[in-house]
Amino acid sequence: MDNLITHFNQYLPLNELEVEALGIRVIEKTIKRRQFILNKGDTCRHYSFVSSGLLRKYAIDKNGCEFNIQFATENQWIQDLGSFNNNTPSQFYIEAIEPSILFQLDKNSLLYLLQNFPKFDRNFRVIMENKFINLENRIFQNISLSAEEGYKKFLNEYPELYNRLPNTQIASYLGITPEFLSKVRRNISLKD
Amino acid sequence: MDNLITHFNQYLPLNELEVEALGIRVIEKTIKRRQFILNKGDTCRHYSFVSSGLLRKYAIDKNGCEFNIQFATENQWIQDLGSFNNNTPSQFYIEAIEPSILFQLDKNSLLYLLQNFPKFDRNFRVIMENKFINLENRIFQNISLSAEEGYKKFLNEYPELYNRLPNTQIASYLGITPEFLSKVRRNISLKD
DNA sequence: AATTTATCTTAACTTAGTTTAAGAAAATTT
DNA sequence: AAATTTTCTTAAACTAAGTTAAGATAAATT
Repeated sequence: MDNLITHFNQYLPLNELEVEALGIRVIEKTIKRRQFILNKGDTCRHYSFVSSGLLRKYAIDKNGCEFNIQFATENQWIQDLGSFNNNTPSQFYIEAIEPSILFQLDKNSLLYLLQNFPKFDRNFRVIMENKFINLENRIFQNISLSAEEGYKKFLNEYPELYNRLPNTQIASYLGITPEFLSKVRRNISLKD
Repeated sequence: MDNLITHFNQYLPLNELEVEALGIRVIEKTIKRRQFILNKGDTCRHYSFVSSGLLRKYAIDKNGCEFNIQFATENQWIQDLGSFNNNTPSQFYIEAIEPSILFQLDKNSLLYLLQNFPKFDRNFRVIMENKFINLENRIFQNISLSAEEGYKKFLNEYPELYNRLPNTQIASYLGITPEFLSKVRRNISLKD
């Protein structure tokens, strides 16, 4: 559970009491490649912190095409917050791309921590703010950049993901077809 | 300041102490149409709560095109969170589309409230979460929907904005040109 | 009320991205 | 190691969206 503690310590560091309260509530979960921790239609019951591995959250549009909303690697949180908060059926799937180890908090545990230790409110607020800032940048990039520019930016921003993801997953994150990404990549390589 | 109080009361209601602490720190600001409360390159110094009116946050890409990142109407917050939190130059502009009345909190005031009343951590956490959920949906729509579908969805989700915004602002939010939006609108009206 | 400025539409043309299909290369599973 | 499945590439035909330019409408300012 070390990297979860370290993660929180980046913000307002936890004291012993808080570490203990967290430790007895967190559940470690090992999942295999291709395993789903959330299916469309189900209610999201856990916050999941990725200790190791790689997952993706995606949705399927009315034509059956998948679109990646988020990748989560080491030390990142992944969940469907809307579904979790409102107990509503999720529109998303969350699937492991690599075998992964998660630390999960269910709703009761999270509420307990939030209600008894204000520091968790603080820390999750700041964590959320950072995720929000990233998403706003992504929106801007998405509406303003061409496919080629967006792909280059992705490689620049997430170089470690390039080796871990098939291009088809990157295409789905950018909102373009794999065939067109192939064309884009060919174009880029011709330029050099 | 009533609607700011009401806004917070939707989450964890404020007690008298908290209302007072908030009240003496909030600054009311009246701004005219076309007035900017944030310019690119400046550091964002305030959280702004829209009491009345309408503002937009936008960025300009390398070709000089504007892209709307957010509209904020009555009872919504608007700021550049990245710039505010990290004291870094903003990449965004925030401009009033209608004459507006804002309630602003500067950094010291906000920090005071957060440090002395944990409820503000809680409330801003939940406010942030809701904004995050909306943004994730917007990302999904943006990468999965055609311009026509996106425009219809926008009208459905924000019917009150339709009468208050020129189409060119909606186009900029959707990430399409005003000319193409015109074409889309004509297409829609021909179908009925 | 008159003037200026911003917005909306149309059309012809160009470009970016999609679709379909098929084969090659790589990675996973057996 | 062989078989299967997934991923990647290419190409031709197509469609969605952008560009440029110009005139029409509407809204804001003086």
